[in-house]
Amino acid sequence: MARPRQFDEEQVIRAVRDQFWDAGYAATSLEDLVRVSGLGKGSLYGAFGDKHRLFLKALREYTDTSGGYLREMLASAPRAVDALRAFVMAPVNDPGGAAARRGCLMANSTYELATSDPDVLAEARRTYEATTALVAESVGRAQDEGDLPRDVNPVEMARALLAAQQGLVFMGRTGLDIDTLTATARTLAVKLLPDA
Amino acid sequence: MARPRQFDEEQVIRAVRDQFWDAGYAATSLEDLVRVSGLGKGSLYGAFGDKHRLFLKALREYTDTSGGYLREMLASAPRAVDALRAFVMAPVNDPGGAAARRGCLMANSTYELATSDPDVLAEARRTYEATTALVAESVGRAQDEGDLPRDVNPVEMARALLAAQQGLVFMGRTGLDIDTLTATARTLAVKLLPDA
DNA sequence: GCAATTATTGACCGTGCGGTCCACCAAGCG
DNA sequence: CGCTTGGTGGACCGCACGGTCAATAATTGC
Repeated sequence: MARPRQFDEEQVIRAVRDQFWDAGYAATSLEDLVRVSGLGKGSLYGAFGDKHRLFLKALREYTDTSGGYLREMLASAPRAVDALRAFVMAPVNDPGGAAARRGCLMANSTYELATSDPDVLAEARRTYEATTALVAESVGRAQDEGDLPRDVNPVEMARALLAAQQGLVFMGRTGLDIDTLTATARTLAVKLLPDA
Repeated sequence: MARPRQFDEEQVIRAVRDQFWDAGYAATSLEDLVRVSGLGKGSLYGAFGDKHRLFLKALREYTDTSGGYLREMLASAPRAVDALRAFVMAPVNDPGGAAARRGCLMANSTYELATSDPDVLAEARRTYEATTALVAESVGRAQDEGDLPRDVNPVEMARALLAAQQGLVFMGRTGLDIDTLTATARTLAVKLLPDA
């Protein structure tokens, strides 16, 4: 055998992901990636391929962990409607308001690259569809539990909730302060997910 | 006096704006700008300053005309609540689905640049505040006309409607087809702006 | 029609980028 | 121990980018 890797692959991917998250794709140079990863250019290329492939790996890491959080969030509340409220409010409940500051990596990437990069567009669609399906399931449960009217089909409602959530993320990126953002989130939650 | 300009400044700004709109800031090269404007590099610099200043001018042009459309839209409907419905549905009613395809230039710019460019962030806040104020005025009118409940203050409601609209724009950028997007827009409009 | 002034053009420049390559080095095996 | 294998790091490359500049053209005032 030969010399083994001297770094933790997942740790590197997470560092790279944070860099792309903070600065975006184009604004992140290879030098930045070398700095945050602690690796040399050659090692980075040998292990992960070029900048684009590395980005896709980081993006996938993000969507995987976000998807995990989402499942957790939807499963944890005793009543499905409360889980949906938490889903809408997620951008402002994130500790430290991190989501409000740097937004959602998937959304950032969609805005920056989806029109020109088919891989990113595909990942965006994949993530969007998976999220819609998960949320729709909870909407159905909330309807079964009698907490949500049956006048809208679950998938439609899920898309509306997702749009509302992403709209909040956008408002956060305009620098809106967290209290105002929270109030807006509540307004949306109240209107879209009424008490009965 | 000396030699006069041989081009229409506004026409150039609009061409430049469309280029930034289609491709984003970083992905637009000076060569692209020279091509779409029909001017030489020197003329572009002499007339508008560097790429960043040119971008800010194009962005301002966009927000000015969008603001004009918004005023028109809000003023044209006989009942304020219908104007608000049109506001939420605007991203899908845009002829040709242009808004759904390339989104909103201000939103695109916010996502790409707001974290690193104070000028863009300032413009985003300015636009967001102006839009909120205009929409809030219509919300107040709709309440006066008895079409909207008085349980939420107009500014809060305006922010919620703006978030919903921008959420729709985001969904459009993930490549969601226009029919599905329209259905989602309707769901949001129905829930946020009920008939009575 | 000449002088003064400003727009126009495109060749040119320095820089920083993404990407490559190779000399060096650590680990396992006989 | 030395040989083989593959990881490592940084010097290096070509290129495309944003930006500059000097020669030239067009217009007006006198």
